[in-house]
Amino acid sequence: MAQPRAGERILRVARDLFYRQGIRAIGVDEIVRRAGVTKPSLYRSFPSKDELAASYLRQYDLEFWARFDEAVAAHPGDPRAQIAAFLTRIGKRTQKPDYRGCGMTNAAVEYPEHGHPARVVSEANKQELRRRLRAMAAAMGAGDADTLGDGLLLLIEGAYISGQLFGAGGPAKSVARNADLLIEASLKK
Amino acid sequence: MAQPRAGERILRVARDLFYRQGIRAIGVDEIVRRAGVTKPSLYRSFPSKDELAASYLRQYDLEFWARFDEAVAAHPGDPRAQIAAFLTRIGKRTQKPDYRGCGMTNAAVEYPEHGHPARVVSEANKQELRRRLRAMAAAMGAGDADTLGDGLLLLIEGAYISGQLFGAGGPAKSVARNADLLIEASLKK
DNA sequence: AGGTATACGTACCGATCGGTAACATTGTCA
DNA sequence: TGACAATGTTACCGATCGGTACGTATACCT
Repeated sequence: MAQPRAGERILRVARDLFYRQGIRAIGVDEIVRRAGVTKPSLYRSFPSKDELAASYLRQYDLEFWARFDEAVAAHPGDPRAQIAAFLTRIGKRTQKPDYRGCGMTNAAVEYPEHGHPARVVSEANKQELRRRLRAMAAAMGAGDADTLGDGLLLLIEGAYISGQLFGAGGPAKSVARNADLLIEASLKK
Repeated sequence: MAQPRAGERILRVARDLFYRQGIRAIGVDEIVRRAGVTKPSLYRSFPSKDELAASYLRQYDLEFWARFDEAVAAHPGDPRAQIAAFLTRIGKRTQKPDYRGCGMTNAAVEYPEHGHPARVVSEANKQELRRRLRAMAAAMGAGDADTLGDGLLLLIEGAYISGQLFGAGGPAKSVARNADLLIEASLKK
């Protein structure tokens, strides 16, 4: 095969379709059709559609932390600037025309059932994000670091959702500004 | 019929199933089965499943504003206390074991397609919520009322999502506290 | 060249999807 | 009683769902 391996093509196409239209909205037939492969190829690389969705999210997880760590690395030792950099970027992304929020968050909404493969990946990602935000809040010297960390998480999740609800010009564009105000207020006390 | 009208029973069951498990996850067969009616009855009361979903959300919209206005009415002329009351209640609800967030928000995530009947209702609700939050922020005398109103919306949406992602003990329980900090910071300048 | 393992395609499975046609039954009210 | 509207019943539609049995082609190694 000159083409990349079937499994990789499938994951690439699935990632795109799942993110843009939702996991439940996309059938395996459409995935294999757009990937130019056949269904048995999908089921040789992935044990089920649910596991394919989980694989999509695991890849999403990697890319998410790459973006996060990029913002962190840009401002060594300055957690407040790290947060600002990360949120500024999120704020910009939410203003793009076909922004669809966070694949992790969306998957958790689509699969409320506890223990679903996709949801497991999503929950783990969010738990880790919460942990890191709280740690950064503590590093900033916040009086109540856990509350500030959680507040930042709420703003971030709100930006993900509002971004896809309101489109360009929506409330998500102010996420960095609001986060900064919240940080300022939390450091003062 | 001794029972309430078929259409009402269907809507009641659909509302429960759609909210808890998601709209795409529930088939019309399950709705009519749980409602103790038959499929033709559903399609005599509702032109399609999508319209049934929209009806569910229109009812949700009514109940949402009832809760909102209740918090408003409890503190006449004091928008800051109104917000606090509303958010305190949201924060409590998110800590309940099988909390599933906001039906409006979830529907918008499930149906990204622009113009879908369910999404239309959801978007209208969120636009109005944004309008009112900004108005309340202005009434508080915030320097940048639109930014504060949007910040409150981000916190609220974040609470809806985090509530169903993290369950009890999650970040959503701090939504009222963080909103108050944000308001405080926004009034100072 | 031949063997072998791996990858792929054709064709199909039963179940469920949203939705409907045709007709029987019921309660209400004139 | 008779007409009407609402609900019930049964059976069905084509399309799509996730998933698989089974035969074929290709690449590599000896």
